[in-house]
Amino acid sequence: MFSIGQLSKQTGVKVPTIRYYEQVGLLVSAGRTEGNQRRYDKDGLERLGFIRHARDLGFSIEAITALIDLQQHPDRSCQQATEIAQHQLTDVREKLLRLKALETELVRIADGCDGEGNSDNCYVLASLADHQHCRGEH
Amino acid sequence: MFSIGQLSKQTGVKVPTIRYYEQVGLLVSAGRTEGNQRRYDKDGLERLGFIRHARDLGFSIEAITALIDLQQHPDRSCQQATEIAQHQLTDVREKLLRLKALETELVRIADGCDGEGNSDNCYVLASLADHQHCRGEH
DNA sequence: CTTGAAGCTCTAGTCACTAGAGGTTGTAGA
DNA sequence: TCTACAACCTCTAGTGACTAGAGCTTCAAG
Repeated sequence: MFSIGQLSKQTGVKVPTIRYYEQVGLLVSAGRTEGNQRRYDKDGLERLGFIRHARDLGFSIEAITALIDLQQHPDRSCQQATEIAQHQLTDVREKLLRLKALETELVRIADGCDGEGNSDNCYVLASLADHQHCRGEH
Repeated sequence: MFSIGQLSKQTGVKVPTIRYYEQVGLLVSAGRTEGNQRRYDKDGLERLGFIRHARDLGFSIEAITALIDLQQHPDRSCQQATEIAQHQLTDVREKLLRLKALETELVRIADGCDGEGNSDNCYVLASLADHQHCRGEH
């Protein structure tokens, strides 16, 4: 049996975050000692590991809730889990595209200036003021 | 002179967002009609355009406040503006790296499953449960 | 002069935590 | 067995950048 602090150390999830996960229903309410402190078993450890991993991969709390739900109903099709993962992948790819465009634009802006003028003729400020300067869309 | 709605249409920034920008000090308080409605001139339009563009590039409100501050003090060095932009670029590049790693991992997870099993032997769920499956770090 | 779209302020909600106050419990050492 | 104190508890509020809604007022066209 682990205390919340031990669970925290083993998973790398902060103590208040674990309590938060319980509050929003991601983690099932833990058992308590007589003095009302949470105690976890191996099962709780694994569940939190799952959540941690999924959060690291950018899944929303909502998506993780759905995944855990699927886990607990082995009769349901695995297809739904795959769909959630595919959706997350699409999401990540969209963000990647957007960030790549931002990078291009920022390189143009940030490297276009030698930093030696004053802000009256600053290339950075001028670029931000005038969208026309941009090559791409955003 | 524009109303807040006209300003919104011209810049693509939503009306409540314009009010929010004023509230947090990003936009100087607009002049008002006798009936207390905001009125903007060309200057306000340009300032909002600047903010919009910078937000689109992912600059924080704080960073934009600093940039506007620099704009209003033409005696100050342009170097600070360049530094802010460089910082933003570094930030974007970090996010890009992270997202690329996520993409790789998600491709492995989401495409590794044919979606035809049940959640008992689902590759997606197994991968999320066990960090060992991962090739990279995250 | 009427009507209704657009404006106003203020409060609260979003997501996923994080911080802090103020009190209680568990456990190691004396 | 006692004591000290780290770790725990609950509750509220704050973060960033908005967004939504209630309830009211003003503007401008017909």
